[in-house]
Amino acid sequence: MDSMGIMVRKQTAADQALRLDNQICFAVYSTAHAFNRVYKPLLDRLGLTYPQYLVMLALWERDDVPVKDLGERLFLDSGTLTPLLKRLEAAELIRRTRSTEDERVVLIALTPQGHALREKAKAVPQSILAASDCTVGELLAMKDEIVALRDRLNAVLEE
Amino acid sequence: MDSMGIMVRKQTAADQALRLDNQICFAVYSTAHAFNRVYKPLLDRLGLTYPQYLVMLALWERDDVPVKDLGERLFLDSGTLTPLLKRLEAAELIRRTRSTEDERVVLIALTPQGHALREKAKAVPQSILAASDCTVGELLAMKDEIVALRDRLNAVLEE
DNA sequence: CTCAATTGAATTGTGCGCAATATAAATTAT
DNA sequence: ATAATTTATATTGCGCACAATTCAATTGAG
Repeated sequence: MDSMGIMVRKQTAADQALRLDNQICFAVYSTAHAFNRVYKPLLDRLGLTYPQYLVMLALWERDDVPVKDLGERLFLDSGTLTPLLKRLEAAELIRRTRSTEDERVVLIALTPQGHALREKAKAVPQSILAASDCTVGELLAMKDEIVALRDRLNAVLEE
Repeated sequence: MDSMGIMVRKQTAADQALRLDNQICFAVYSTAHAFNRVYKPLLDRLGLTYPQYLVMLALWERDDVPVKDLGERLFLDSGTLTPLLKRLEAAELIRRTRSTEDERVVLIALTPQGHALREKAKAVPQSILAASDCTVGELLAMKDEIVALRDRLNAVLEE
């Protein structure tokens, strides 16, 4: 009966690992969607989707950068960024220009409207903080843990 | 000069809030993508995408359930689930049948192949644990924090 | 200098994710 | 019993995400 007892415990451990509620990946996945839904009404007022908002955040920190640079900062590739950037260009928030030094490079620069939108965006983090119902300190601590996890996962992907 | 000094500090706080590196939402967003990329090669062997894997996890816990039930457990709506479930049906992992009691309801049940896939899936959480380079305890603690955050965000959405 | 290899962006195709709408079945209110 | 409302699923359309491919520009090896 001992061997059977052991088998039962082993099976239980494997079963537990496959439970949705025990998966940190599902926790992260479903939280990302929850954030997206909380952001939506706020970003609608800015005329941005959530990924577009991330691109704008990156550009407000540093613009006049190649698509590649943006992709590295956001962990996105050209297949995602090219059409997204074309939509931001159509909205006249950015300009896309070929670099003269290296014709392969497309430089992304903010337009005056793109810069101006930053003022309206300043209200957003405050609203999110309120929705999260956490202190800034708690959120920053969690953020650091999650980023550390992300970086370890990304490290595995680079072999 | 005092009023100016205060203004500068206020601006700095708002600027900090808009920095990509300070946004927990971006941490969660980019970690979700990192998970997706780590899962991809593992799930390719099972013939599943990551969202399909989540659906299978849910069904392995309890099947013969309405689409609605699945949607509530995964925080997804019919617009996402209907086509995804049709693909799982085409792969013969599930069956979709109208309930006889309530014709509006579509019940999702696992096929024998769908049940069988669970055995192959048991290796997955182990690989993810290794990639995350954390102890089980650390991951579970983080998971609980993230889930708590998700639930607070979702609570705001229900007013 | 030349040609192969590499690089940066764009394109194509598939699969989410969700808002908005549609439709049919069930519930309720009168 | 009939009409109005609600519920469960499906459909359409748009915008990511990403793998795979293409193409032009640049770099590098001989």
